[in-house]
Amino acid sequence: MAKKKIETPATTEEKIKEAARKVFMRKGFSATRTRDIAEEAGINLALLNYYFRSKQRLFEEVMQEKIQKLLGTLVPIMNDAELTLEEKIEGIVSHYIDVLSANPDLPMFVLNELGKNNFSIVKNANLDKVISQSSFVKQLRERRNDLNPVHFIISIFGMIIFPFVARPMMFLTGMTNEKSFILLMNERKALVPVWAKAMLKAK
Amino acid sequence: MAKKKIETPATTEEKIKEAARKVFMRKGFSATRTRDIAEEAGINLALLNYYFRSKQRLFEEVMQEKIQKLLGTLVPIMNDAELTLEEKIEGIVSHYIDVLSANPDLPMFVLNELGKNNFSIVKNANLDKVISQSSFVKQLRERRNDLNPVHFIISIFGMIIFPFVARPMMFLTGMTNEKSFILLMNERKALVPVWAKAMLKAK
DNA sequence: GTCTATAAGGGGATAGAC
DNA sequence: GTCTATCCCCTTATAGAC
Repeated sequence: MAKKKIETPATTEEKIKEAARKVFMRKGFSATRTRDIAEEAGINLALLNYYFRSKQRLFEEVMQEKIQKLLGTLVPIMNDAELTLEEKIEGIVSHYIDVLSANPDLPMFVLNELGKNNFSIVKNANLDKVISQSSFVKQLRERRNDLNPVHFIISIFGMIIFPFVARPMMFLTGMTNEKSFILLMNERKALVPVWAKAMLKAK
Repeated sequence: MAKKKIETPATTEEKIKEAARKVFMRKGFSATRTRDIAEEAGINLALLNYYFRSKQRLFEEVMQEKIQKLLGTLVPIMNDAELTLEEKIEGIVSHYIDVLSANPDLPMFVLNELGKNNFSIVKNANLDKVISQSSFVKQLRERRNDLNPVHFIISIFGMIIFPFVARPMMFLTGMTNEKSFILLMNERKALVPVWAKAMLKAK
């Protein structure tokens, strides 16, 4: 039975990066001190600069990974020629709820930092063209040529991602807690596709 | 013909606060330097501490306002006894899209900072109880007793708020630009209620 | 109330020993 | 490769003149 991650290869470099992922994700770039990362990694501050030259460079490596994790898996599903529109929707919803449940802070982190600095990775990916030429959007246009696909896409992703962005607020207000949040997100795997299909038919 | 804001009463205190709103909203608490605020306000750094004691206190005043702006107008609409469920949905959508269009950074700012620190204003508001006892939720339960209202509420707000949270990313990817974003949001005032109604009927 | 000057400390980065 | 000690700039906050 194969495991996804070996026990702890944990080179020093990887220990620092892992600590950086944790601290940056929780506090964001500005509020993070390199000293926090060093402590979390159980190493000395100097080593951080030895391996990564600067806070900025370390951050960019982490950020790149996280952008990839958030956006990189989208296009393959949208272009899977085997799947109907409904199946793609189910796939996207299910996949993203799984990914985000395992990384609840991911969307807040990426979307927030993306708003503060320009990351060329995103700009150069030409996501707009890739998406608008995707099989998903073609199927969507065939089904509803009166509907701007952007509206539909934003709405589906709003239903998927927004709960995670609003999660701290939901905890604070008592609308939910850690345990029931997980249950809610699991329920949404079935619910959101049902609603998406209803939206496709609505005039 | 009455104007909403008088030209510029602009006491020094208000100039500082206005500058603080601007800078904090754009950069967040940690990345904001009091020097930035002082410069933006056209005053000296010392005056900031004279009027507000510390960066933290100034931030809390701004934050309180912003939380109020984002959450404070919700409950009145949800409890308006005159309105049907459908009318409430239309009212919420239309109201929030107007507010957020005038303050596009508001949701990212509030949700992000809320995740970093605990603001007692939010905790003490008992939003969960107020909402769950609202006329809106009662009507929702009557219509669909098989549906957890939280799912519906998250989804509607996802469709309303998520575009604003994802706005920087949408600009970066070229999915939209400042001008077409405004048009999109206006279209959504009609579209989201239509979809919400379809969701209410979907089984 | 508003300014200039400065104290006090935080935080990123490096020198240099081991 | 890893550590300790330190540099030095940046930032918040205050003292004190006007």
